[in-house]
Amino acid sequence: MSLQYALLGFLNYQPMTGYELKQFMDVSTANFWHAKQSQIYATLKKMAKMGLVESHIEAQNGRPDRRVYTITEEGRADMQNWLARPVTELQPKKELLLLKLFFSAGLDKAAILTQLHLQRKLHQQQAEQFKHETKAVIQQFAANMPQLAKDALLWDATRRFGELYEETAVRWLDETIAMIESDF
Amino acid sequence: MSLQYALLGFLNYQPMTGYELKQFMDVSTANFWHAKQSQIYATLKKMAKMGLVESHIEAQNGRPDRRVYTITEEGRADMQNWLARPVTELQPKKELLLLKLFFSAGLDKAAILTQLHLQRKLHQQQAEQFKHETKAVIQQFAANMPQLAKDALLWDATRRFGELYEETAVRWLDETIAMIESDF
DNA sequence: AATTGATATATAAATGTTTATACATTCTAA
DNA sequence: TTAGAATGTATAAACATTTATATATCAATT
Repeated sequence: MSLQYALLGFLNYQPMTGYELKQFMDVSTANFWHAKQSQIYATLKKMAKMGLVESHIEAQNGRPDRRVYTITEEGRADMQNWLARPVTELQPKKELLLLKLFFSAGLDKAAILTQLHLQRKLHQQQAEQFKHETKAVIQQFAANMPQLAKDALLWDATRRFGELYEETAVRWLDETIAMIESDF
Repeated sequence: MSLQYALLGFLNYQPMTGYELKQFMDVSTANFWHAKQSQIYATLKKMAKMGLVESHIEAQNGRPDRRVYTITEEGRADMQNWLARPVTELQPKKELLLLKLFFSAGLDKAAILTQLHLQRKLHQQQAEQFKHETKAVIQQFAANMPQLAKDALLWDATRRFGELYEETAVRWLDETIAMIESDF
């Protein structure tokens, strides 16, 4: 279960609630690892049972209590162990658009092209976001917390993958649109 | 449930058993949509209940009976409907390597570089396979069944995405390795 | 004055997916 | 000649993930 390690990774920076973990994920790892709020709460509970995290309640004025999770020594050890274990195989991907395209020979040309143009727009937008907004967020983070300079280098590497991936998707869509227009 | 449409897509070409569907998937869609044998059998059963496919038993000499599935008119309609429905959102990805890298600031340089070099080798091999073996399989298919020429164009487009994706991964790994070597 | 969005936690049910296992036969390679 | 791979179908259990729902408060907006 990899979500466990995403959560341990964040809790290794500082203690947090499930709600905060979701927010951190949404602005950082979501492009390569995401989770729903409900899954985060359920996984934290399981991790507490395994002794990887501990939690305590913090009362708040007016608002509901917060359950703050802290990583344990056992949790840190488990995380280090996971980090050191190399990824020895390629991960299988799922790409809905490719699945649809694979079986689309019966559709008419115009319908396929509409699909591809829509996708191009989406990937183009995502590419821009990685290049500008996401990049700025990481740079600001690195400037404000110089003790996390090494971390910021790695965060930016994951951002850069996203940028290259989206550019590749756009390039492939341009190629495929041209192919459909001329040969299909 | 997208697996359903992968199965309908194949059954739209010809009636098949669950075993044969698995084999077809493994040599064609597996790079962007895969499934375990057990999941295929379970999904076929559910599809039969929904009236999208029908099955009949074929006795064999020596070997166990084959349960051959055939797509129904309802199944064809469902498939066409799905094909025509555009994919209006980007699909969230999961990339285990990026998750690990994101939290790897505590690891030593050498350990990270070993990880990245291993990944580079895997992606390089996969890129070669798309460029040569996979390409040859599709070309041979297209040559043998000219009535599927349009289909083969789309199959090759999905193969080409795989090729570009793997090349991008290799390029990103080279960049990241260089960055770690100089700045980390 | 009422609605929406943000803050905050959580469960239930359904769905999707993997891993392990069982059974039975035939062909091929060590 | 014996083990393993390929052919073939299928279920159980576990694990992962999504969707829907419930509750409660505060701040800002309409």
